[in-house]
Amino acid sequence: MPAKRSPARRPTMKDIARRAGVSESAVSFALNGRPGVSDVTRERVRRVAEQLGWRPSTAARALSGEGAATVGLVLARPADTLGVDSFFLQLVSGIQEVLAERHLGLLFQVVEGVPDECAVYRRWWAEHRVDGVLVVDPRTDDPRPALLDELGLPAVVIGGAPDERHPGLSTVWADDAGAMASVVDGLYALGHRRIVHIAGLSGLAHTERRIRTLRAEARRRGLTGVESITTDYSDAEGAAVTRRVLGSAAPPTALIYDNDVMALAGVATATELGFSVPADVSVVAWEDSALCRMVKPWLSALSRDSVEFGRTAARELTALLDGGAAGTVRVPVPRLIERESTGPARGT
Amino acid sequence: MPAKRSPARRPTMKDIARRAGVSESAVSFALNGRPGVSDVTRERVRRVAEQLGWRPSTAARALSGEGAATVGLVLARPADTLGVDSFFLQLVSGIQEVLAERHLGLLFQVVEGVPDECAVYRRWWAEHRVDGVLVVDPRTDDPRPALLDELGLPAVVIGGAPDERHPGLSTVWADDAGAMASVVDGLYALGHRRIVHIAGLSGLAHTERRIRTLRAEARRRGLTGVESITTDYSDAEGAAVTRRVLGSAAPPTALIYDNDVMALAGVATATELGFSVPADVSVVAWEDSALCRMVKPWLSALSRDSVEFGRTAARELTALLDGGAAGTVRVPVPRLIERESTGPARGT
DNA sequence: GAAGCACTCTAAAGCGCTTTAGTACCCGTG
DNA sequence: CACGGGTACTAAAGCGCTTTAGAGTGCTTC
Repeated sequence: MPAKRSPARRPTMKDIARRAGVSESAVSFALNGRPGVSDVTRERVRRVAEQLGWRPSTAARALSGEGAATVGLVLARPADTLGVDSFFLQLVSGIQEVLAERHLGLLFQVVEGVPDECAVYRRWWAEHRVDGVLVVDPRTDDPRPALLDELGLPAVVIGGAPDERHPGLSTVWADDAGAMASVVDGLYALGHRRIVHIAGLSGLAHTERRIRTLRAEARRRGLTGVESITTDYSDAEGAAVTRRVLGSAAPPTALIYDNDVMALAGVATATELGFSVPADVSVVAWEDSALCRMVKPWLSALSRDSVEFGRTAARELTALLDGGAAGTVRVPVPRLIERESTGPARGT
Repeated sequence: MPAKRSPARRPTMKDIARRAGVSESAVSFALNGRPGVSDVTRERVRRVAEQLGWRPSTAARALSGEGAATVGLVLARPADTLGVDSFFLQLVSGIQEVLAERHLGLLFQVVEGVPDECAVYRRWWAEHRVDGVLVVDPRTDDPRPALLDELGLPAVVIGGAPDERHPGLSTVWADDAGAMASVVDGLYALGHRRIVHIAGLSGLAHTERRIRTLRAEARRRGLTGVESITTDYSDAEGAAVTRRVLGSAAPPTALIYDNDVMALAGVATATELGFSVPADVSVVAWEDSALCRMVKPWLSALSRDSVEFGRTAARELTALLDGGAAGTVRVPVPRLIERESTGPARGT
């Protein structure tokens, strides 16, 4: 028979009440800063609680209507595309910073796709597990805002454009359109006329925003050799698309990759095909990371502060949980860090 | 005044009881597969529950002693070293797979260091938040096992060698020593005699295991130009150490990096210094990832299945939660994938 | 033909907290 | 001196579930 552990017992409010010689309700009032107890009693109770190492049971709190002191985050990505992206862990660590201050837990789940994600929200809601959620990777025709509205689950959408159809949701986003415009500006100024955008997952809101903006910028300037090609963000597809476009009759002179991993793969592929970066083709990565300074040539990249992005999102959510109104926050436009992978177009 | 949402009400067991015309206790028995109700009643109750979309409130469950249906994972790493590592997200996604099957939640927290981590465990325990935890990055002189033992919190240590002082904890680990020995074997056979190991964080159990093994292997073969240098896993330190050792009087002919990011930085640095890989210096990365195939030369790397590692750990934890005995599981030894960054030592 | 039993079900307590309603007391007022 | 009104506190209900102790059937059994 396995030796039974003797788990230390958790102190409860009843213990405090007994030690302090007051009723449980008095303890509750005292510890929650509510009126109804004198200052000296409050102090005494607080001391006893501290001394006993008491912490409120979230279960009991949640049950008596106080909420679960937890927010949820679900990542809908296939397991194998997860590892490479530095963005998420940074985002999460920013989120954590803010949540930790308020002793809010982060319930985390990774699933295969959006339908699964919706199921998770429903389950979390029914199980009383979370007080609110952070939604990432918003999409065009996204079912999630409507669902969260229906459930009455406070939520902030990270990376989506504000959506007036769901006024209950907050939004935190970066102006991809502005960033894309500035990148095109820069490349145009360097003489680039044929530009290919190796985009991320089709259907993601920010992917579509970038694609739309690129198209608009091209039209405005009368450029015809400009296109966007969507991928799954993997190095494999990044390489494959690069190979294809560089092998065409009139290859582009500039490539914009929607993440750092694809950009890296793209440079490797270009080099392999005999293209020199940036002499023959310029490369811009949309997402800066250590990776960009780990290969030669160093990659020019759009840099944003993902940790701060996470902090902002978490702050919005806590505001919502405190009963604040939903709002929209725009974080600074990603800034283009020019390194070695961009240069004047050949022949200018 | 902000429009109040009309949150859908969650169905409770009372609702089911009413609809099914039985008592709440009968519902509880029926839904939990306990004896005490007839099969036809059980079926009826189940149907009503399903129809109502009922899910047990974890708060209520936890309160009545059933546990929180949640396990915890805390990552003690400074925020900025987090993003680069592909290992964790893969581990987490493996963990999730197993937990999701059983509707267990994963409470996730990132903190600055081990003391904070201990505080989090205490808090989680006092708040009744988790039923068990997964501990990563075990260290030499690690305070965590003792703490978890004291709290009676089921735990599985990921990556540590089994520790007989805390029989309550399970362990899942890979045989770093064996892997290191095989790498040295391979390099030795290729003629390498001066080998530098750019190790990870000093104090981590697996770092120390690798270092010890390397030293033993060197001694066994009478090699003197062999050493380990610990780093913080960052590309910056990887590059710095590489620069230093390659600049020495008798530079090593083989470098073993404890992660993929440093290996990449190392190759870049070596190339910059005029060393050709693998002609002048061979490079092995301890951790395979897409990165290793994204630079030329492709990196030879020790590969393990991190997702499966996570699954195994999660399975051990659920076994523990089910009342099983603590155990030790050894996952397969990482395998060396030989690509282009390793070759015969110059002059052999 | 009453005792015993197995079976299905109900009542009620309890988990740790919050909150409402209520009690006891003290103070100043007219 | 009775009254109103505040302050400091307690009692008790309730959140949604589990679980123990019974209660009420219909069957066997000697």
